[in-house]
This record gives sequence, structure tokens and C-alpha cells, in this order.
Amino acid sequence: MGRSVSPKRAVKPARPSYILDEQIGFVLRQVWQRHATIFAREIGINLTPTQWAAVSKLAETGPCSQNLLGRLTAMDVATIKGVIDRLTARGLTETSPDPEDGRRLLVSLTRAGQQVAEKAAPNALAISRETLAPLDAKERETLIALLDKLR
Amino acid sequence: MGRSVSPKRAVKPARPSYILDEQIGFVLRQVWQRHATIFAREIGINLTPTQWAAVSKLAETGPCSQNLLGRLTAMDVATIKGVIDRLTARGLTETSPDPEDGRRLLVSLTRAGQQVAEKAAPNALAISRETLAPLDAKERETLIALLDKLR
DNA sequence: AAGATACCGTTTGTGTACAAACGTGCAAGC
DNA sequence: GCTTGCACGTTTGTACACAAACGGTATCTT
Repeated sequence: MGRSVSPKRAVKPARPSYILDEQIGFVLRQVWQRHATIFAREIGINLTPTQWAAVSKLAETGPCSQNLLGRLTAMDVATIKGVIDRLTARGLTETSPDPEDGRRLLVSLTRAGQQVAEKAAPNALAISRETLAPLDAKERETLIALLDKLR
Repeated sequence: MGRSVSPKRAVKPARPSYILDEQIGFVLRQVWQRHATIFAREIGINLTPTQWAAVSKLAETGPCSQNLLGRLTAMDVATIKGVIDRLTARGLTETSPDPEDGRRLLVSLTRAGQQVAEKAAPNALAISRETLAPLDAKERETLIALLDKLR
């Protein structure tokens, strides 16, 4: 170390070429973390963002196969299995073999699961609002539109 | 099922109040997932985004305590420990007790770690570019600025 | 000097997240 | 028929991510 790479003129300690804090991936991770923190505090019932995704999507679509539910909620097959296992253990979902297709495992909300979905939906909306609170209405719209292009 | 809840007029199957796909948290998770996929494919050396964050931050700042490094890279104390353990096992980092403060564990890049940092930096920049490729220059700037407000 | 307080690192436990390999069921083609 | 290919679910292994509890160290206050 010591002498710089290019001794051209004075020193000016060459801004490093890679600044972590300016990289989109790092920023995304932090924004996601902030959202997850808000979520954990505000969702009310004890649910993770991932579990809520599964529950609310089931409430939207009605019963569907575990695999399809995974695609609809952007979860890996191994991930959705774990999520459904835990939700089922808590009595929020139940599973049954699909009579029409021996490969499929049908997943549906139990009565308790439906109640949770209804009860938590307003909280989930509030969480979305709080996550976006630092932005004004126009900025929120712009952000969503831009992120949508990157999905 | 069958008859709807509110028989007022015609049917118009009441758009559910909570649409997962429109929620900022769900979108963030998906964009992050896409970025992680690009990262895994393009980083060259076998490093996770998190590990790269630690390595590149160490390259930026020089040796620092494990705890501070965790804060600089937005990692929990337990997370940064695991990351440094794995990097050290691979010979990219090394640790030593801080002679000036018995609580601290100093973390630094090894020679191999520095080489990895230099070699991977261009790839990491390319990954950022590819992640943002669906946007034009102005949009990229806007997105970063908006996300920055949500950190 | 002694005690209160804050900081640092470790450990344990739970929950995503994904790759890879495996076995089974369905459907399309010959 | 039968094979070939694809879809579906499961299991294993690795790696974040965070809460909570613990013990050791430094610093601040009295």
C-alpha cells in the first residue's frame, strides 16, 4: 500500500469504485427489512409476511393446489411446503388430496383461517401505508410503477 | 355459496378489499428475489449477496469490529457472526481481538479476500445494472431516490 | 472505588429461501 | 398398450434474518 496506483497529480484518495450503499440490491434489502419490521409490529396476529401472503392469497382465490399457491405467492416449492405445514399446525389451513389429480395437494383456509384473513386485512393495508408513509401520493404511485417493471 | 352477500343490484363480484399483488411488501420481495437470482448467476465467485456486502464493505472501510460491520451492512449481530464465520472458514476474512477494547472482535480481509473484492466488484456493478435494466436512466435515478426515503 | 449503564459477542430457536435429488402421477406420442 | 416427458410434492442441506437470553467488558456517575 502507500503510494497510489496513479501518481499523476495530487492525492485525492480515489473514491472506491464500488459503494455498497448506492447499489440497488443493498437498498432493496434494507427497505424490505424496514417493511418486515413494521409488519411484525402491526399485523396483530402472529403471522410472518410470508404466511400472510399465503393466507390472503387463499382468501382471494379460494382453495388451490399447494404448488399453484406457491407460484401465486412467489414461493419456492420447499418454502410453500414449510409455510403450509406451519399454518396447518396452527389450524389456519387444511390440506386434502385432489380427487381429480393424484399429484396435487389441495390447500384451503379453515374457518379460523378465514377469520384471521378478515381480521388482519385492515392491518395489512395499514402496514402498506406505513411502509410508504415517507412518500407523498404521487411518489407512491411512481415507486409502485417502477418496481412493477422490475418484478 | 351461490347467492351473493349483497343482492342489491346486479352481481359485480365485489373486488376483494386486499389484493396481495398490489402491496408494496409483496412487490419488494419479488424484486429482491429477482435481484438475488441475477446476483447468484453473475457474481462469478461463489458468494451470496450478504457475504458480498460484508466483503465489499470491508474493502471500503478497512478492518473494523464485527458489530460495526454488521451495522454498516444492515445485518443482525447473529447474522453477521454467521457470515464472518463462513468467510473466515473460506479464508477470505480473518479475526483478531481488538487490543484497545476487549469487547471487540476485529475483522479484516485476507489477501485472498482483497483479491476477491477486486475481482468481483465489476461483476457486482454489472449485477446492479442488469437489475435496473428494465428502466431508463431517468427512471433508475427516480427509483433509487424514492427507495432511499424508505430505508 | 463501586455501582449502574451501555456495548460487544455468542448461543439457541424459529422461519424464510433456494438448489438438488427423489418418487409418483398424468398426459401425449407413437 | 407403452414410453417419454412433464408436473407435483417431499426431503436434505446450506444460508440469511431476527428475537431473546447470557456473560464479559468498557464507561460513566456518584
